[in-house]
Amino acid sequence: MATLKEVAKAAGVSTAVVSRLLSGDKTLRVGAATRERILRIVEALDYTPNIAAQSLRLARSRLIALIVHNVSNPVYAEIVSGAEAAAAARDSALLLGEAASLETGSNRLIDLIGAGAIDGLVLQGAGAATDRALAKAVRKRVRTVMLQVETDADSALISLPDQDAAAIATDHLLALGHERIGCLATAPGLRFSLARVAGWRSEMARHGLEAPDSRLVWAGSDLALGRGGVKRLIDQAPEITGIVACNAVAAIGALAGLGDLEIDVPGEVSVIALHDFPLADYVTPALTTVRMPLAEMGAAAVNLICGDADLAKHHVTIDRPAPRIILRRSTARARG
Amino acid sequence: MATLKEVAKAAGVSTAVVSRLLSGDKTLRVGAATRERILRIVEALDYTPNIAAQSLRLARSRLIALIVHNVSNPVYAEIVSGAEAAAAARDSALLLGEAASLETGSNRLIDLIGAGAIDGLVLQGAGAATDRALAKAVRKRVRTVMLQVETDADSALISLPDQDAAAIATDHLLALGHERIGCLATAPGLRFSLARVAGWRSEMARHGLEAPDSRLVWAGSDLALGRGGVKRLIDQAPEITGIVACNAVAAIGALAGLGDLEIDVPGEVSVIALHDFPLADYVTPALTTVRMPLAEMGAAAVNLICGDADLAKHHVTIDRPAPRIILRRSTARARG
DNA sequence: ATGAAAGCGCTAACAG
DNA sequence: CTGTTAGCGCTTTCAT
Repeated sequence: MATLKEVAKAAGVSTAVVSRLLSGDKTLRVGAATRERILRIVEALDYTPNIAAQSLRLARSRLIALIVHNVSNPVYAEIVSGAEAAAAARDSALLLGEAASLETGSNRLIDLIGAGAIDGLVLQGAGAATDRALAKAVRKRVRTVMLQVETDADSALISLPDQDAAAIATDHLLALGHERIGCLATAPGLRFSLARVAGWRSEMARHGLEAPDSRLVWAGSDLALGRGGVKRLIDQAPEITGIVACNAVAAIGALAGLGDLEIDVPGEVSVIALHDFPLADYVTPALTTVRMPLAEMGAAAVNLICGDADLAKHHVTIDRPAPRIILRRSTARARG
Repeated sequence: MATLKEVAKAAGVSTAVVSRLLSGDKTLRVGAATRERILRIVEALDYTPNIAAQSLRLARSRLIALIVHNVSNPVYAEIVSGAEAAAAARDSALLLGEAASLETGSNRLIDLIGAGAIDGLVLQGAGAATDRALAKAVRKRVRTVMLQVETDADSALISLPDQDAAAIATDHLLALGHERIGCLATAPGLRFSLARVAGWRSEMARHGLEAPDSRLVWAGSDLALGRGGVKRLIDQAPEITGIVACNAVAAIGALAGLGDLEIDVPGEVSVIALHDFPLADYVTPALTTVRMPLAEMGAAAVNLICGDADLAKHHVTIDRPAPRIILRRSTARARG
């Protein structure tokens, strides 16, 4: 592996010239012949700067860490995808961590964070791994942005238009003539969960309709929780004819749960969900959703880190593109 | 950010002692009092070694890069998940790259590879980004392992028991009394695609049945290709009563394609697919699959890199756990 | 039982 | 126009 020194020697110049030439230093004045020669040698020796030395010197690594709950969840995968693309566009690389594997013992990624070896950290909120990473990051003043769940730290918070999206979903059901609408919520206590429920509640209220607690169930964001949750919901509120599901993966679980109960969708109950992903079009009935800018959220997080905005108390909502309904088959006009 | 030097000064010892103490050097003999004092200071100053300096010195980074086509594909997501977990267990961190974002121009991840700044590289085969990464890796002698598709480089190849799995799938259909069985294959020309088709062919042959080219369609690994592919297949071979789909995502597309054609599954045609993921249980009809060790493949790749086996011409097949049928509703006994 | 010092490869300030 | 030099923070050998 060729070093700067070797290149310099071979070209008969000093390392400084080569370094500045290669990094495109404007103030460097070098003869065309010398420049040519150096470049040729760089090529011939297949020289590439040593990254460790470079980041040691520059005190930055162009490495960004992203910690998510679980890549296999299609909703989270889309966030990862957006973040990765943005990182690439910003000429940074993405370190990926999944919550589960970070919980235990020593971990290189957590160490990197703790050592301030990364330029920024993006955390999908809530969870022990997250907290641990966050604690380390805060101590080392690593630029951190939280997705969807705030903390008391100096980190930025990026959220989705949760309340709007839930209102849009509710409104869709309302427009179809439904009046008794339940809400299958995500995990209790989290900012985005509350916002979505608030969207449902306020839209119901705006139409002078009830949104009692009996028509609300806190579930989660996976298939099993959706399946179980919807059964509790139907049990508590058998009168409902429409459901706003706060997470599309859970909604697919809910479709199955309703199937278990022999309730026809959308014949007896309409279901609309927040978030969208390709497979939502391939379940039966195809799931009507409200698409939210997930990839954009991942990208925005990375861009925020790469920018130089002060992250403390910085709170952005990603509203472009705006949430929009993807009309499919799981919602229908209310009967009678 | 505290440095070694600061810790050493505060403890009134040299940096060497602190360094060796912290890295658990067995040959170091320190007085218990000194040791205590140093440790306390490390704690108080919240010292963590500078990673860049460390990797500069040690010439290794405990960073492993993984390049996949697309994290949003649930099959690939599972590979990523397995790799991430293994990396964490090996105290390494995972750099994730998606093919699409690596195609264009300069890219940090590709640079890191080209600079030999990572300890290893795992590549999901076939694609321009892959080739570029590979070329760089080869030049810098980065330990590389290919997933599913071989190259002529000095990299290891990890594959799945593709042929077996396809044979198991075919056999399942055969056992249900199907005799005219088609194959919806993945992208043409790739090792694993060929192996799966070979599994179908050989199992048919073993039972003295035909597997003509008219009953084979090369499609791909996503929803749209599966949907389109199955229509071509039915068009070419309307007589088939069973389909071995070489990829479960494509198979879900195929289910939709068969729906478009108003062909009942499994009433008229049974479908069994290779690979499994949670949502396969939630489509209609729930997809019968042959599960393959995807996460294990990702993990094996990372473990291979972390180990010290010679990777040249190293070819392993991940056969634990062995492929096994997940029986659901998309396959049924042949009529008559 | 502990310290001094040489580098790892690079960049940037300064000096010609 | 180009070279010298002083570190960045760490590990490790060799002295003491």
